Amino acid sequence: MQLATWNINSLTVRLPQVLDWLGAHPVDVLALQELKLSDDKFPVQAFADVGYQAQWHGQKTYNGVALLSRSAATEVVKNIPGFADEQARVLSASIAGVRVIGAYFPNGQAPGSDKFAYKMRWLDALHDWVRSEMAAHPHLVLLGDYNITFDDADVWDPVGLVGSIHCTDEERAQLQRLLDLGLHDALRLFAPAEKSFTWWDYREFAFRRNRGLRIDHILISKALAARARACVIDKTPRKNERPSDHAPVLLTLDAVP
DNA sequence: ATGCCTCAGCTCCTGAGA
Repeated sequence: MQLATWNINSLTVRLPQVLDWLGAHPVDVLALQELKLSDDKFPVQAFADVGYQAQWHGQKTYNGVALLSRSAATEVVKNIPGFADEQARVLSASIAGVRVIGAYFPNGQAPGSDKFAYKMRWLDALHDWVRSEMAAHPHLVLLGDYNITFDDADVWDPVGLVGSIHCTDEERAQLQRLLDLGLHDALRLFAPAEKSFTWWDYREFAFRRNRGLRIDHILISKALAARARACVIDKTPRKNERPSDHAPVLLTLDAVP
């Protein structure tokens, strides 16, 4: 079984690249973030034509998440129950025996800002939602654009970016709280190379210079960690002519019975 | 230079991203 996550920064612009990528990587589940389109514009038929069912939770202009899958998605939940939110950021479903939570974490803009405060409230709510979901579903994966680095190894310039957004102690403490629920950082189960990033700024040739951050993650429960066989970042789509600023992350698991 | 790209939309600029 393979699952992947990809922030595609506008599904309207990136749909051909997503279809191409699925052709080369016929994963069982692909979580998408930053659809940037309203629900009525979701290209459900284009995915059906290449063998994928879809669940989506979008809004005009900003945010928006989807789960593409080869098999049926059940128990679909949009956003975080009990957390009133105008922003479409979370989509959960059970697929092939795995509880999948796809999420587009808030950016936070800058420490001390209103958006940072919203990010912290949202992270509190997510934590409680994931905890309850883990109690009900031992085989659980939380994947998406976290907009948080685990530590300095995830940062191209940890000295220059110390304390900046995605790198603050407060954000990293929230990420640690998710791990403390019993989740495991799938990429680091497999000793990734140094400077393994998932996002690079569009400016200043950041990708070519590998000036990036690792902010897209796949966290898996203990039962799934025992079945994990590989986790990789696919930098290939970042080399496309009109790329997303994020690269997909891909997890391979032994099948869940 | 709180900019440098890219995207959406109240589109010839601004807000937001990270």
